[in-house]
Amino acid sequence: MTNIIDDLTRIVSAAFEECGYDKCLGAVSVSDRLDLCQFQCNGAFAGAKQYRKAPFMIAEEVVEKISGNEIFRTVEMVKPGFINITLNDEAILNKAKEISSDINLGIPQADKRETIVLDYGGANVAKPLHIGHLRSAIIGESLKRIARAMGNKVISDVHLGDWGLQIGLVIAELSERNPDWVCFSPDFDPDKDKVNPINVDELNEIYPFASQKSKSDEAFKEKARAVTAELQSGHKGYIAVWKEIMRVSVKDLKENYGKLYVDFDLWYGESDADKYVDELIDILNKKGLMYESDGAMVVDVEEETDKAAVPPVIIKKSDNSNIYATTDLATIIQRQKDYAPDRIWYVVDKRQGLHFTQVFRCAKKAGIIPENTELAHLGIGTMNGKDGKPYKTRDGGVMRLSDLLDTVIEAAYNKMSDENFESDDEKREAAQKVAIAAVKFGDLSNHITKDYIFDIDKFLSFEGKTGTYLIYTVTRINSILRNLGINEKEPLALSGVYSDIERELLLNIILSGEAFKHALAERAPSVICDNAYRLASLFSTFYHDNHIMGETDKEKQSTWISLCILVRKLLLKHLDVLGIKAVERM
RNA sequence: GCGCCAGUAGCUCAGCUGGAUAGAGUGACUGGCUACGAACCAGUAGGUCGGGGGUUCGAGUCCCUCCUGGCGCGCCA
Repeated sequence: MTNIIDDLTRIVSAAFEECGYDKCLGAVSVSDRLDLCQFQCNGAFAGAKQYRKAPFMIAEEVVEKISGNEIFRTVEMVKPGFINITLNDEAILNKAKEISSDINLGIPQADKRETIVLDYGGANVAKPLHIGHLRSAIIGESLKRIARAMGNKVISDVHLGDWGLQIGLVIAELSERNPDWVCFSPDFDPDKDKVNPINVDELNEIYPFASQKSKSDEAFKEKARAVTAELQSGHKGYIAVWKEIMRVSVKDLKENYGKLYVDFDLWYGESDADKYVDELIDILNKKGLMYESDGAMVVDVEEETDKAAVPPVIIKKSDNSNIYATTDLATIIQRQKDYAPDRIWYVVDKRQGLHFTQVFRCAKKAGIIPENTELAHLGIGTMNGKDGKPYKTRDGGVMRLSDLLDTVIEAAYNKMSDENFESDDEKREAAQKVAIAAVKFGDLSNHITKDYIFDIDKFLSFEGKTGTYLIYTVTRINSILRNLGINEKEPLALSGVYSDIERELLLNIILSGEAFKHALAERAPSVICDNAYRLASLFSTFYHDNHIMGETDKEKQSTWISLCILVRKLLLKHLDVLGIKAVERM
């Protein structure tokens, strides 16, 4: 199906053309003066410059051409040259009906199905998820769902940090704590010897400890570097303990991501790209791009238009071990071979911008990815505390993601009353979903690139523009449908528009597809959040003003019920792409 | 030092390629539960859009400049 903005743009563009003007002037947008009209076209202003004619004259000509169209209630020129359009109710209702019977609920589908690789894990092995991981996880998950909802093929990859210095730090520390472990013995044999099991809690504690230690203990830092280099060159004992770390850590990570309804198609890590490193080096050498500098092997990526110096990418460190640029480049080779994607998106902290600039340039220069494949770093902002600095717990540490979730779940549980539920299990489950909704919406409603203030009290209040509000709106609709014994599969009967608020609500419904379009183009889940909130908010007003169950006019009542069903479906769709689950009651 | 990003209501933030009266949430104040769920709804107050220039019929939006803050700038990720 077509969306209303496109329909209107087509009509107005044709009119511009008929009048002898550039049809591109006919772009129609939602009115920003809803008191005057529903839609507007400002093309006459641009046309005025182009054709040296007063804008109101152009607008008048265009209005003349389209005013006969029966879908308009009014089309008028307003000085100095606005074209104001208002649809008649029938046209709005027809569009709403189309949406209700469309399998995609009016969400525009891509003309060309694209393959997008989405890299949004950023989790490190041996490092528990903390609230710093929250953003990339849920933003990436949402972008994945938005792109899929619009008909694209998306492959998500957690891309674990499992091959760099951080893992060397962990192994080095383990070897100091457990020198007697068989895997640290020189005659370790992976076929015969069994690795000592590692406990997940110890693992989660050991990385911060080792990381801290390396800052003050130069010898230890050296050791960690050496371990990293040896691991990467295939040291049997280190590989064995690394595998054990991976096993324990990945299980823990899957559980934690699962709590957020975040899942990945691929659980690859930097280590999986290792087998492409030789190929990478080979290509770089053949093209003569790589040279030695201060003991490291580097590739220049400067461009003439650079305003500031862009340092070369380091491919091999001076100890011959790999750095994250190496694995990122090798991963691009891997992704190109496996999927030949149209786009690769990295949902990663924006502070890594320079790194990605270097990697992307190097990838294009080396030709490991086609020129027209988009490589984009969707840099995300930092979560700050109320003091404007990166969020810390009261004791100065980082807050574990699971602790945050538990706190919010507990608060949600306490807020709900028992009589709404059939069992405590149901209540527990609902509390979980409400909490996730609160946390996710709280994050996703912010612009992805912006730093934002993390305020736990805001999550716990469950009031205002929140995920809770959206779910709550759904439960109110559920309640009506339940009380009336309505099967939501019943065909909709939208017979008329009985109040202004319904008209506004219907307009928002038929414009929701635009929000999806915008959200994907801007890679901005916050656009979906805004639209969902507006939808819920308009429904709440409608709900408050009209008593659906008590309505005696049957035609009116069934229209309202249909509206409830449609809003519910659409809200659920919005929630779905945000990665939020609704509940039957709360 | 160089570069990037930001500065909009008390607070947290929207504002699409420049367009008609700059919007939400929250906080403050006021009103609304003997009607479908008040985690809600309605209303009031609150803004020289960091300062100053400029381009334009028109600037929160574009250009210049200054101020303030954040971040980045070769062997961490």
